[in-house]
Amino acid sequence: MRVSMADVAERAGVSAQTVSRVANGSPRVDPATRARVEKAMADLGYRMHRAARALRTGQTSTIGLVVSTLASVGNSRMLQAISEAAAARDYALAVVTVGERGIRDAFARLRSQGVDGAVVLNEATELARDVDPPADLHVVVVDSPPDARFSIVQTDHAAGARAATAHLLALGHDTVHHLGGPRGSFAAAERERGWRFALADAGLVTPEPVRGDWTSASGHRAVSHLLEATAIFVANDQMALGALRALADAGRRVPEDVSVVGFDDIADAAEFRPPLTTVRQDFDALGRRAVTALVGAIEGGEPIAETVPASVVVRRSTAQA
Amino acid sequence: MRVSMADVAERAGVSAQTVSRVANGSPRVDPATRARVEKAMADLGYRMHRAARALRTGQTSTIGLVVSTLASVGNSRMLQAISEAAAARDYALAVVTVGERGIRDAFARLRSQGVDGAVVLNEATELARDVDPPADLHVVVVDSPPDARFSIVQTDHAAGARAATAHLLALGHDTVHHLGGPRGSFAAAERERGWRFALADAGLVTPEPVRGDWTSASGHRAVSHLLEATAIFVANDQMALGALRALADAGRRVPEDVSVVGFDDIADAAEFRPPLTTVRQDFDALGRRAVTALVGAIEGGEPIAETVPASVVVRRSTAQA
DNA sequence: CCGGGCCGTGATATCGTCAACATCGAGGGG
DNA sequence: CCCCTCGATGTTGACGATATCACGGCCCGG
Repeated sequence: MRVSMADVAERAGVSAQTVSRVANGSPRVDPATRARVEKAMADLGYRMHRAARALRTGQTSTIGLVVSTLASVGNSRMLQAISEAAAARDYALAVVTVGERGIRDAFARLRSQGVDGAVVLNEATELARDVDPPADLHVVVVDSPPDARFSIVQTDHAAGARAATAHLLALGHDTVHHLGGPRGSFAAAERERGWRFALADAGLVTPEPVRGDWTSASGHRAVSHLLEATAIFVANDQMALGALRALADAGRRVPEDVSVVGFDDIADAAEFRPPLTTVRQDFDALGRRAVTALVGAIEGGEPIAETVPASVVVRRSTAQA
Repeated sequence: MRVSMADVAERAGVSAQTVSRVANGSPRVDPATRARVEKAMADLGYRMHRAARALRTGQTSTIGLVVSTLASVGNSRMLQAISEAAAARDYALAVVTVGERGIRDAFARLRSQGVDGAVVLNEATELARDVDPPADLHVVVVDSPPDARFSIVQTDHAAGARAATAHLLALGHDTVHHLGGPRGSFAAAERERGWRFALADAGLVTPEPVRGDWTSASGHRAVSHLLEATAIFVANDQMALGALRALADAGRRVPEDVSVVGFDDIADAAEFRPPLTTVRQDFDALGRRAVTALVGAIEGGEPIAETVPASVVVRRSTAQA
């Protein structure tokens, strides 16, 4: 039924070990033998049995993805990018969601699946604080405070936020208010930091930020505290969507009365009313680099930290004060 | 280093086979022995080596997910639901995206990973037409025309679309135009069918539908052909977002001049301007049922077909004609 | 002309688990 | 009181791949 190396070996008139060497691209094989084996593999439709190899080598050629939620567009896009990058390197991708049992349990599940390493897409800074990633598991965390135990790949949230705020100030606004993400989120903290930085640069006092939970509904609610603002930097596009509606309901015109900037540049942002000026994150690059870093670590490299730039995309939600 | 059944067996003073029996819930184990083994497992932090089990049994306890894109909110939410349902049944989840190499290649990759079955989330009806799912792989397809080779789980798109259209007609509109999804999509075809059905019910001629590709940008573009309409049923919420902006730009007020209904009820739909009346799909139920059907098939059941209802959620984008 | 090293290849043992069969003891019926 | 049955447990081998060592032949330097 299933074709094993022994079957291929028999047909090619060699030993199973030689088939193994061909399958793994060992240089110590005579070209003629290699050709014969490759033909036999093709004839029989041989495919490696990953479980057998995993048992013997202890390596599964599988990377895990720990993700807290896929409700955010960013995580979904990263998942897709990671999946493609992993496939390109012939790694399988196992996805686990962080459920009620917490991130420890998620790691335990990945461990029992025998993944060689894991990418963590987790909103909370929980990992760095509470969880010792298993020492024998290579980990890459996306958007995390510095930590020597694992590699880090992140968007330059602070620089993006700073540029967004500077853009608003350059339009002549007296100050810029902030509708931030939830406490405990690294990305939210960084974006807030960038905003504060830009205001400090301009010698302005920072108004008290208002916080949401990344959802459009929370963005809507938060606006009740921001009705005096003429410029708002919102920490993500979905909250900006809710904010735009709330502002419209309150009779504030965007961009005539208030300018709004978001963060992420999700695909729909260009179709908001008005089309949203926002900060673009390169989710694809982030995902690809996470996989590169992880595979590097698995194959013996050192943990690294990488930052991907973010840039302001100007649309029609911002105007002169 | 790694804890095997033999280690647990030694500590509990039994044979490895007995540990195996405990781990697999065999009834032929003395309760006292079972307790001793369980304690030993806990003490040592034993976790099964899935690769070894897979090698022996030929089953990986892994299900695959074939997904064309995660750009659509629906697919992302289903992925999350599927991941949780799989974890609850102690199945691992391997995700592959359908890349440039097509769905055949995606199946080949899953096959080499040795998954026991796969859930297919594929926009196109390609699968049914072109691809013979490997006979030894159990498959559940979400939103597919009937096919005896695999199980099918689907939203009742037609009924949802019909209800949405009926809702608009009940408001006194003379007819309802349709901004549909792309050709080749089963869901799009079903939604269009439901819309036609409702118009036929009312004895109306069906206007020519306009098509987009599910993106908000395509929804925006399509509206140029719909400026005369007073009621539009849009095949998904993201296209509705683009349509709302295009209508506003054209000076058409929603809902005073035009009523708009979407499909999906994505989280942001309630924050569109105006909040969108739409048809709610229960993505979580869909994902859970897909896993249930797949596990059933793996464990020896017959292919099934299930339909999940969809219901109209009335918000503020629809009004009396 | 001989010894050592290298190249291509083969033989063997092993990873952790579980199916199949073997064993052992207790209890019940005749 | 013996034998049979059955329940609980142990023993053995195999799944498919590969690490490791072993082997025979060739080339080269001395």
